[in-house]
Amino acid sequence: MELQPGGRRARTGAGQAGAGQAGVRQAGAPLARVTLQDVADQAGVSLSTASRVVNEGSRRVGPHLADRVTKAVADLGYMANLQARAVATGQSTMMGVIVHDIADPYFSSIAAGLIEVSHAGGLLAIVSSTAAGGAGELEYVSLMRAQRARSVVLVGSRSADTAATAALRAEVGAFTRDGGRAVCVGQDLLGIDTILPGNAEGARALAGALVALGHREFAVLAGPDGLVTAVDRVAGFEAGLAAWSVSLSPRRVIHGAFTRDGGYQAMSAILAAGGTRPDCVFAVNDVMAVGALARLRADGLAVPGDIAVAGFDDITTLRDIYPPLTTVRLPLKQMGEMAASLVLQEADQPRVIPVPGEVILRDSTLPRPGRG
Amino acid sequence: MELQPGGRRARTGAGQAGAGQAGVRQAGAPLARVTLQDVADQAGVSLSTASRVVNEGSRRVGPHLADRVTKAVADLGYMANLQARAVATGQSTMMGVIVHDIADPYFSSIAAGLIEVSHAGGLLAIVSSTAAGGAGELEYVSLMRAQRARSVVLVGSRSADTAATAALRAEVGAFTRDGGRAVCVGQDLLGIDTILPGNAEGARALAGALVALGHREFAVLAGPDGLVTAVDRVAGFEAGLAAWSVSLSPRRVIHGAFTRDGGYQAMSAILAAGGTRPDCVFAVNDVMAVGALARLRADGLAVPGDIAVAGFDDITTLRDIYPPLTTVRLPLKQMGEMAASLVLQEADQPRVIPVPGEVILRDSTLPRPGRG
DNA sequence: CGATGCGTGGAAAGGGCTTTCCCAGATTAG
DNA sequence: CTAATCTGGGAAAGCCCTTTCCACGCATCG
Repeated sequence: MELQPGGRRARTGAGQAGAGQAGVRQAGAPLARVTLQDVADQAGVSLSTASRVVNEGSRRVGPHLADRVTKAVADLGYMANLQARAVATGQSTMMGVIVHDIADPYFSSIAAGLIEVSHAGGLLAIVSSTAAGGAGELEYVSLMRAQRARSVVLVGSRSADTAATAALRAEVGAFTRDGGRAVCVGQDLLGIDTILPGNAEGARALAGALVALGHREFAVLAGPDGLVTAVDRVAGFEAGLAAWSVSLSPRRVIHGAFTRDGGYQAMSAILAAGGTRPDCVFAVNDVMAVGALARLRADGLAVPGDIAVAGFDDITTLRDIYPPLTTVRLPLKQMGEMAASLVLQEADQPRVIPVPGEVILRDSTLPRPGRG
Repeated sequence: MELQPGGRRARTGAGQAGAGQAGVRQAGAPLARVTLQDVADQAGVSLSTASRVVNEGSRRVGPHLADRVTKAVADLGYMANLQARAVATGQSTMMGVIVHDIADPYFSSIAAGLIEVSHAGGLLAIVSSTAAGGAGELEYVSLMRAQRARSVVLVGSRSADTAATAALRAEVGAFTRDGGRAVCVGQDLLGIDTILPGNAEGARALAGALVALGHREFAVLAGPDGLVTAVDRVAGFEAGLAAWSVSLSPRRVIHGAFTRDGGYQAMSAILAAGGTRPDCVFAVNDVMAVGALARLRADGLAVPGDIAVAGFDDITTLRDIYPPLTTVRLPLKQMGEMAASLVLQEADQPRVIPVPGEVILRDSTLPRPGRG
């Protein structure tokens, strides 16, 4: 059963069980890797003819020979070597998907949509998970270039570090110049097709809604300040408050990781800061909001009784938490699907597709009694 | 900037901007896809020498020529074609990861561990998401065989349908016979290396713990009856109850999808069944438990006051839900890491690595007053 | 000092496929 | 009835690499 490394191995000829068939197999019958040449030999036709039958459509082959080839393929359990095909045609069907953290529901939802549509479109998704903002994205784009992937999708916030973004942009440029398609789900900073979630607008609308509910003293769990998504959401929220003449002290904007623990710690910092407790806390994503809720519960504070909490994203898995979380819904899975569509359509020049967020008011921000 | 399809294109020779460098690029300078031959030409050495320099270690090359090649690589922005290399060497670095639903945190956690370790081991993960139990897994294994992937990891419950499992086993057999490594995270039904979560044992221990807390009238939200994982968890739970002489009516075992909605509906069915309401509901995974909690809340039933709820998996994102959910913890990310390790180590014969679950008691199953 | 050995370079033979080119036979047109 | 066009088949040239295999120059050695 061991693989013989080099050289030509003896064929076992006909009479092998077809692959994919359930059933008995003689142990100890070494099965060499079967190539198209083997199929051609077995069918008694030339390599070219065999190739034409396998790639139906390239040119017609007489039904007689075609049948012989088809049978040989089945008998031998032949399976085309896609790598070799890719080399020969210069075309691959791979689509690289680069996300910041596949275990984060934000990314896995987008990835799910992406995988589904791209697979339907005949592309094979390669999902890579890499920390945000680091050199990982650049490395992966470069790897995709080496793999001659047909396309690459960068999912997640761009970095606020302009040098890093420029380097990534250059690498992506090299990729597209080699004929690949590149799409980003995030911000339009790479000069490629972009799915642009309405982070600022959504946060702005949320701020308005919260003010309308009677909240006045806000705090923000702001996420990493190196990520444009976080920055945009905070800025949008501030703008929304300003539009209603509600002020937000910079001391009440606490940065932290885009994670549950990041939210927990930022919430701690706000509680520890002293002064009057805020009415309402805006966590720039749902996962951080969950951390904040945990922190508040640890202090015995009721939500929304003592303090209101809002998030962003409307993560599916968190739609049933208690108290139900006010948030801004992004159609994550659809965003992945849209990105895949962009990949599949060629376009002359970069398109930017905005995706609006929708404010979803739930119990975690019930109106402040006596005000709203 | 368009890709010229066939034929040999004129080289722009030296003086091109190195790829990967940030900075200016002349628009309209068409950059042909640069091959190793171009590098060799530019450096004035043979193809073989260039290859040897690029694959450092294969054989020594004099420093003088080596430097020339290195410079040519940089100047031209050369990037090896990994597909061609794979064809030439017969070795690829791809690892196929097949999960049931990447948007499900159970799978995305495992995938995260898998991706991390495999990338560190020099493998490129290809994540495919496909519905459980269907023909998707089989198709994907076959695709991985066509891609000449080095290994494939099947994550998720095996199907209870023995015919489907046999077919999959045959396809996996074809894959390993071609020299690939196959690993399963689930049940040991494919004759390959397996990470085996202690589903039955964990559920059994959980049952014991719940009985010890004073619960007596149980119901089970049982998951799909076509998946071995669900079946095992239910069977383990029943066995645990039996060990404590607590009976469970089959009418109280309701099947449903492994999703939030599946849990919600199964819970509905139990509430609608009439008769005495159960003390405690065991949902075979956390996601279903969340659905059950939502359903109970919709009826105004308090957890654990009116009814206790337990889940399985200890999904990270759900560790902060309220009330905190009693569950059986599986080290999901580690399971992914272990699977990747199995992939990386060759082994003579299939290994089966059991992973015990740990019962985590939280508030959702607080003791029944006056009994426990 | 001729016979070994080694270190280094290149030519060439793969690896498994697609696709161009060419050719013989079968149709059709004029 | 010949010329012009299809057809379907095969040989062979590519695709972009890696890895023999071979050749050459030079230091070693008895």
